[in-house]
Amino acid sequence: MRNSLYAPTPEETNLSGFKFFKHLNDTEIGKLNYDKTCQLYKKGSVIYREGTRLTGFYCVTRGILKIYKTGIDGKEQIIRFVKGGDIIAFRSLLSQELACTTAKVIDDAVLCHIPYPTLLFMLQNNWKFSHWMIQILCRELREANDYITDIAQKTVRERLAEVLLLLKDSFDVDENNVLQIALTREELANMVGTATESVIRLLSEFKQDKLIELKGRKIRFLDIPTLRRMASI
Amino acid sequence: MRNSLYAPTPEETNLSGFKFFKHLNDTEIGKLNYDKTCQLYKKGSVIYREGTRLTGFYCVTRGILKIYKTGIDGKEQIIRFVKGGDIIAFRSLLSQELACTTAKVIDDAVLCHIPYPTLLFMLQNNWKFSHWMIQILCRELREANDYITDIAQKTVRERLAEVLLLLKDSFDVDENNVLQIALTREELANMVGTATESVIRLLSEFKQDKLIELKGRKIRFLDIPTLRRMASI
DNA sequence: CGAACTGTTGAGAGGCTTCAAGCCTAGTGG
DNA sequence: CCACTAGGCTTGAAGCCTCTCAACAGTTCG
Repeated sequence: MRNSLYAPTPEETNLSGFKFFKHLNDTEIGKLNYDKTCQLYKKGSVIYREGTRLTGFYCVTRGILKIYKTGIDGKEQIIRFVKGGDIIAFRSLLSQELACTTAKVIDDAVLCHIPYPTLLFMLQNNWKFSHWMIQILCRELREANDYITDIAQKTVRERLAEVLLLLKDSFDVDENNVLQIALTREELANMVGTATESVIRLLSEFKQDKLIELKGRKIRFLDIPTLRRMASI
Repeated sequence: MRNSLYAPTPEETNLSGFKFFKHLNDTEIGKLNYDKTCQLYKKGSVIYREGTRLTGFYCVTRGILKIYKTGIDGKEQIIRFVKGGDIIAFRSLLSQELACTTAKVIDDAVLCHIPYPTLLFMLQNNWKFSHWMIQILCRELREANDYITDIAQKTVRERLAEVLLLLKDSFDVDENNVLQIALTREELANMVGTATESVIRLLSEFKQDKLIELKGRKIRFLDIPTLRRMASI
């Protein structure tokens, strides 16, 4: 279900704002722009699928995607959500393994594809970029390790509280403290690693305890300190 | 409880067998040997502790260590076990963060400390090494992601079966199929992310089901296919 | 030998999952 | 414009898995 609609406007495909590229010089940025291919993808589109070979990585300039693995009997485990400014697929690309996750659009998105050779060229010729890449990988590795400890030791309640706060940090809230990403209960469950019904029950508990307010998929934070304590972070 | 006993013999501190250094030339290996500091550490020694700043990374030439994080109320979550030929501490070092894990010796070990500047020098001047580093990090990141899916979706029984097989792959078995690493029940539990009692009960179940044989801390594999099926891998 | 640690077993409690049924909401087609 | 349908959401009940607590046996080591 790959859905390309139109070639996005230049403003939508500007890569200069990406922290990821902060160590590239003008020539290199030029090459990047020359080699990139940008497209708009509608909600539901799959950018790449678990088990396939990648030809490059993607810069997300707009929209929201979920990155997930398919576990036992097809249950999806969401690894993370990505938004404009994020980079995806470089991990499997660099280790030259098959993709170990699937990336699916959940809010119409614009993505720029950068071919593998271009990335390799930058890494090989720009030590600062290469060093930056290493640092990014190391940081992600720490986050993954942190998450392992969390998920192994915390209860579902604690993990849900943590996930809500994590989403708040990544996607921010509006002036009324309403979380700026709308997920289904199932997606929340797949992130926490639990059953949909459990998420529903816990969310209503949080609501009764005046920690959050619910209106459909909109979540409004009422008492962040208590949530933070509950998540034990 | 840092325990240095004696300067180990040259054979014990030979780094040329490390896959990690396979892309270094003779000059670079020479520098490595010049800059390294090797020591023997007794069981129980802590190489580095969570939250401290690292001055370099370590090559393990002999022995076994556990790498763990301290979670809620002091419960340790074992991230992995390392043995001769493995490298530790480079993740936090490269991201220039404080150590996020603790490394403790569980079988007398010889470790060589390589200062940070030496690593940085190699990375900066040897693209092949730097690229190799990136690939290692990417692979570890995939493993971490895999583990997250596992731990989030599998039951304790499945995870224990998986951990046993994982240990078998890392530490091998002798001619009688006896696992060549002896862990306490608590360490197994801290790896699986469960209570010690649960591990004990499940191990006896495995024993009753003729999947393994137990003699103290020695574990002998009897039926690996069934274990594998049980771990759903 | 005693202390400290490790391993084992039982009982009870509680968290979480699963199954089942029904409600709500949004989108579709007549 | 409205009924209909599908998918998401909610709630209840039952039961299992796992944890915790507690008591005790076995082991190791000074």
